[in-house]
Amino acid sequence: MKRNGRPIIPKKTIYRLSIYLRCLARLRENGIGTVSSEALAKAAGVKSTQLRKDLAYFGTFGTRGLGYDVSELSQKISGELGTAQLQPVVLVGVGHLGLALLSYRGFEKEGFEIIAAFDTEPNRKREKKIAQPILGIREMPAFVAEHAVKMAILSVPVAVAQETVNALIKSGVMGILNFAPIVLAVPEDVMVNNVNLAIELENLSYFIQG
Amino acid sequence: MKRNGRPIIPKKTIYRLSIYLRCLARLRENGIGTVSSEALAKAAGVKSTQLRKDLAYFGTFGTRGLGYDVSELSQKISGELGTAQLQPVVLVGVGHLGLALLSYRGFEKEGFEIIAAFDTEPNRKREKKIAQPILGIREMPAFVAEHAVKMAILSVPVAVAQETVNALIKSGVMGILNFAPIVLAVPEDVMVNNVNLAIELENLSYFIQG
DNA sequence: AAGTGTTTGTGAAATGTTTCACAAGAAATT
DNA sequence: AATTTCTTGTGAAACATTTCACAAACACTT
Ligand SMILES: NC(=O)c1ccc[n+]([C@@H]2O[C@H](COP(=O)([O-])OP(=O)(O)OC[C@H]3O[C@@H](n4cnc5c(N)ncnc54)[C@H](O)[C@@H]3O)[C@@H](O)[C@H]2O)c1
Ligand SMILES: NC(=O)c1ccc[n+]([C@@H]2O[C@H](COP(=O)([O-])OP(=O)(O)OC[C@H]3O[C@@H](n4cnc5c(N)ncnc54)[C@H](O)[C@@H]3O)[C@@H](O)[C@H]2O)c1
Repeated sequence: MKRNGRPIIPKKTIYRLSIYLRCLARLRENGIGTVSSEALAKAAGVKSTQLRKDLAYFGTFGTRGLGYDVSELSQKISGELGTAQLQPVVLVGVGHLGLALLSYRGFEKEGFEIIAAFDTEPNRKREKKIAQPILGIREMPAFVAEHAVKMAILSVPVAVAQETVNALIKSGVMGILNFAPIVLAVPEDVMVNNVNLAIELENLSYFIQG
Repeated sequence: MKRNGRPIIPKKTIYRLSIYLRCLARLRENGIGTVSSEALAKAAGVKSTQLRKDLAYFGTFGTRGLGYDVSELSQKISGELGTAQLQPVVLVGVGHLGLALLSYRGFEKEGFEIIAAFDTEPNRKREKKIAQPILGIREMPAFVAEHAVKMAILSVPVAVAQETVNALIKSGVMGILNFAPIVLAVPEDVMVNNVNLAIELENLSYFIQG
């Protein structure tokens, strides 16, 4: 199926590309140069036909009888996902959760950098020493515009989540990773990914009881 | 579609039930007694036909011309999801992230209680005062078995995630909420829900660039 | 250089999910 | 009591995703 030249790619395929990318990174660390769809699929926890179908949306870069070049495939997937170069991200709401995220050193490796955080109380004493600047929420619009930030992590209380997101969008943010347990209203061209831990637990609860 | 008496319910339907439940909770807080599929669907960010189809998997509890009774529907959904009574959960790995999760007071309201946490260094000085006991990882098997814990939150480093999950499963855990960015290998009857923030960001990255 | 074995890429089929269209049931109104 | 209005519940259709089955392409061996 196609629309304006490019095939329409299932959302789940995009998620799986990220998983493949991580599996490929491990292979590369172990000095492995080529991998078959069978082996990579197993590492990723999917069927090999699905992996091949997923990759086929973007072109053909395997070698029949041999498999895929690990480096080449990594690069290709990175390029498609838009993480080939480091993406600037801001975080809003430096509380319990925000602080944990800020002190996580794993994002850089994956192509993202939290370049600043914003809070209504930027100067409140916090337990941890953080590398990134914590600024007042009023400085957010100018900062986001100036640094052309397109993505934000939202870890503010539920009560202010919608207004905060409105402000972020107004400043030019197009993608939001939301931790507040609320359905945010956003324009069509803005994307929200929700991380709701209670829902994940509830989901587990359902499937383990049935 | 049916298998052994009960209809097969789409995975996504289960996720949406959780969302409906939260919207219903808000309605109840606002003293609203009945709600139409149209209104509830809007609050949940889905189409009303989808909401009705989702509910239809479990029976028929609406009143035509009127809508659904908020309390009754809440109870019914809670019952289906298995969160009608408080579920005990344990957390393994009390680091940056684990500590943030432990100090979060939102889970009880949603039907879950983290009753204990485990770490290789339970006595390390931590910044926050936590209500739950932090125990040595060696005490985990006995504790989990004794309290019939079926769900665990995993926030240990990647390097020890697989062995930790093996131990949890051995002790009787059936559902795991995993924060370590790795594909865990588990038996068929055990369920893993992964929360991978880098993948969520990557996903945003793809959709906002295209 | 020919033959053998392996693995990709891909239409077609199967399966799964969402949306449509509308009959049927209940409340509200006259 | 009859009529109108509203809203649910549900087969059928449309759409989306996964799996199957196998031809085509390449590597490796002899
Ligand atoms: N902590 C967790 O483990 C956890 C788990 C699931 C969901 N959540 C959700 O994540 C969000 C944050 O949780 P938390 O535990 O870190 O809460 P928190 O109260 O510790 O932190 C919230 C932070 O947001 C800041 N803030 C408040 N209003 C603001 C505004 N208008 N603009 C900018 N900053 C503002 C506060 O100063 C505070 O630092 C909440 O919506 C919560 O429901 C948290
Ligand atoms: N912090 C974040 O924001 C964040 C974001 C995304 C993913 N993650 C992932 O979550 C996990 C935890 O991250 P973190 O930042 O809290 O790490 P952390 O190093 O701060 O915490 C890990 C904790 O696990 C404990 N631990 C180590 N081995 C253990 C074992 N065998 N049994 C029990 N406990 C053990 C350590 O003592 C430590 O307290 C990691 O896998 C990380 O990749 C974290």
